[in-house]
This record gives sequence, structure tokens and C-alpha cells, in this order.
Amino acid sequence: MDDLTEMLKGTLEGCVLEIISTEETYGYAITRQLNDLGFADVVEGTVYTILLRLERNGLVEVTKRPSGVGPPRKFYALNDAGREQLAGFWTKWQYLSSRINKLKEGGR
Amino acid sequence: MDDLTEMLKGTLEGCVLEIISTEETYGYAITRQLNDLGFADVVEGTVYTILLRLERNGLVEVTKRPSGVGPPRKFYALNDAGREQLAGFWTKWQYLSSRINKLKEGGR
DNA sequence: CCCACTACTCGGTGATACCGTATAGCGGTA
DNA sequence: TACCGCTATACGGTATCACCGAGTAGTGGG
Repeated sequence: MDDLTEMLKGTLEGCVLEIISTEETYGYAITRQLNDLGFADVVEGTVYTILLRLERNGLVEVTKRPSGVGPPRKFYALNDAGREQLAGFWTKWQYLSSRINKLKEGGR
Repeated sequence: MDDLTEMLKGTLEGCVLEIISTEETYGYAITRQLNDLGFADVVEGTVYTILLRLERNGLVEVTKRPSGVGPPRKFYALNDAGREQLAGFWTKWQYLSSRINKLKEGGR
């Protein structure tokens, strides 16, 4: 699949929120998970910028834990504000994708 | 619906391409059509920047015609490159939306 | 004669994903 | 010991995109 960069804007952050919501996890593992999910070209740097933004915006709780196989990991978990943000993301996604699919089907 | 700006990045241009593909039309009318389709907050300025970009990238043919109710209109039609771009847009959209919906359904 | 509606242009802004580089811990291997 | 690869995070800079605001114009009605 060729470049999805522009289309990911506004959705990748939501995907990261969704992943965090299912289990407390950390940047490197989130990147691998996204790659496995089909977001093949997403790299660590991109995910870390998102995580730092989530932290700056007060949507997550952060816990640093030693790794055993490398440097310490920063584990992320959603707080109430984060869960609210995630719910809002899915609402928007639902809205947008339904409109676009209608346009695609010639709903005009 | 609250702000969709970020989520529209990369998709709004595709929507404009799709609209143009069904009939030769112009900026002001495209904006009204988008508004009717549920993209309520999209304004003229945004659509015009997209149209100028399409023209600059050689994806459309432009014809200026007098209006009768205002200044002349610039009518846009897709050329071969534009149709190819549109097909690529739908391929990407299909790919991305399927991955995101899988993520949403807990496909992990 | 002003105002509303139609119609397009253009410079600047903010948000986002991405890139490259740096730092650092750990284990294997030559 | 020295090097490499994998794990793990941070950060400055870039490109792209949708958006905003102000400006320019044509038409018709109160």
C-alpha cells in the first residue's frame, strides 16, 4: 500500500488511544502492534510524538518500569479524559466514514 | 458534529475528486454539495485551495464560463491523471477504513 | 445606493505525521 | 575487548493539509 500519511492524520492518534485502552502498554510495543494491524509504515518516532502529545494533553497516566531486555519502558494507561477522547474519536470516525461511504456509493 | 478538521486531511481532496468525476462543476457549487452531504463546516476557502492544488498538479481540466447570477465560474473536469488519482484514493480509503474498523471491533 | 448573494484568490496559521539523529540498556560473538 | 543487533525513548526540523480572513468582482433587489 502506498503512502497513507495524509489519510492517517487525525486517525492515527485515535488508533493509539484504542490500543492503550485495551491494555497498559508502551511505545515500542504499540508500534509493532500497529505494524501487525496493517499500518505497516508507521515507525517509532511517529508513535512517540503521539504519546508525548497524549501525555502533554493529560489523557494518559504514565508509569516507568524496567525492561530486562533493554532500557526502561514507559507504560501508558488512559484516564477519564482519555476515555472520553477515545469515545469522541469513534463518534467522529463513525460520522465521517458513513458520509464518505455514502458519497462513494453515489448517494447524491 | 464537532471539529472534523484533522480527520478530513487526506480525505476531503478525494471527496472533491469524486464530486467532480460525476459531473463538471465549480467551486461554489462543490462547497454547497459538500455541506449537503454532511460536511457542514467546509467553507469556500477550503474548497478553492483544493481546486487550485488539483489544477497545479495537473489532475483536472478547467473551463471558465459566464454565470448570469455573478462572476464567471471555473468548471472542473477530471482528466486521466485525475481519474487515476481518484481510483487510488478509494483504494487507500478502503484499505484504511477496513483496518480501523477491525481495530474498533477488537480484531487483535 | 447600499446590501445580499454569488464566485474566486491569496497570504498566513495550526495541527499532524514523518524523518533523521542521538542516547542508552542488553545480549551475543569474534 | 570491541562490535553489532535488538530494544526503547527523545527531539529538532520538514511537508502537507484544512482553515481563516481579507480582498476583489458581478448581479439583482429593497
